[in-house]
Amino acid sequence: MDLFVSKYFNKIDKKGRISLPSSFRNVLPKANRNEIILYKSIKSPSIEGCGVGRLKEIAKRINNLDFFSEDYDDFSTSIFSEIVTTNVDKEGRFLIPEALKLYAGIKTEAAFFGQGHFFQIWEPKQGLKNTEDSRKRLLKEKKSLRMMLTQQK
Amino acid sequence: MDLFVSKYFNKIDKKGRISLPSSFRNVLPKANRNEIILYKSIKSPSIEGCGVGRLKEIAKRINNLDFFSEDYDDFSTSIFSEIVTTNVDKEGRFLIPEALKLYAGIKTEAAFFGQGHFFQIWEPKQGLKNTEDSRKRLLKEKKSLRMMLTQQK
DNA sequence: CATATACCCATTGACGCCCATATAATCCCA
DNA sequence: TGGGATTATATGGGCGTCAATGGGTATATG
Repeated sequence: MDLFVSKYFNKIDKKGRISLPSSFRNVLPKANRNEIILYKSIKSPSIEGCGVGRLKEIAKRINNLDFFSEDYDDFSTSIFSEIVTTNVDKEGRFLIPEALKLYAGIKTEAAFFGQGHFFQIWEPKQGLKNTEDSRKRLLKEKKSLRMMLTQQK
Repeated sequence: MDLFVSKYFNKIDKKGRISLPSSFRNVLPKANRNEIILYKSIKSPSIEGCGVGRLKEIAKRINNLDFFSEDYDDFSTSIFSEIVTTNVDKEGRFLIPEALKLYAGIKTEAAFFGQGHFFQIWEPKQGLKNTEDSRKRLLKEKKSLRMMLTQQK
């Protein structure tokens, strides 16, 4: 499986370390399995994360913008300066930077939610509430959900 | 990681030295890891910096502008004639030339902002404000920022 | 000779690496 | 197929190393 799926609830220890779920670690390319990138989610009080390979793709896209335009700086600043890289130790743990923990309201525990090509880290209660809420929104349009689930390739 | 990412706030000591963030040092080619180039940003009151290898890339970009346009001369002059090279000492510190500190309003502390293939140095408060401003501009077009982050190859 | 800058050494706190344990999952063989 | 044994995962903690910062002194350069 090369996608981030399922959800996990892990603890932050005294040193601030938290385990990246084992199944998530296996999604990371064997080459850079000891480094992930984190950034504030744009649309929710959560942290998003993924392997460094994804960052390189983003870099390429930005590089294709007109270098002398204002957009270039806006994207470059909002993305590169907001992204942090963190090292995953041999036990599979990493540090969530203080600023990001603050943004997501995370203290002693965090919830990991697989999102396919990336994952989200939430304060557990907020994360669960968010899952409920988004499911409710989907059910309001039952039809579209049913279609999504039953549609054959 | 071979990109300048994240942001750092470091102090300038009595001798005028400031640490180039360790993660930035690692982006510099192992060969010329003790030398960086600095120049005034054209678009903001900040200093831009990168490894010496990046010079070629800058030249290329300027070359892509229309040679007979005013822009060409302006960019060419503004950038090339303003570039200074600085040495990074064994502890990873360097001196920001007086003229550049003045241009950016930097006094006792400076903020480093990763920008992918280069980085910016700001007076901390102005730098933070700039980040906010550019994020606001982008959020007006939520779709574009989201696309940049989530688009699949 | 005077000022600026490079080199060397020191300090402090944060982080990485290593080792340890408990619980859970998997295996393997009788 | 059952049950003990092996492996993996999440978690805890010691300790050495590195990064950021401070300062003394040699050296260069005008």
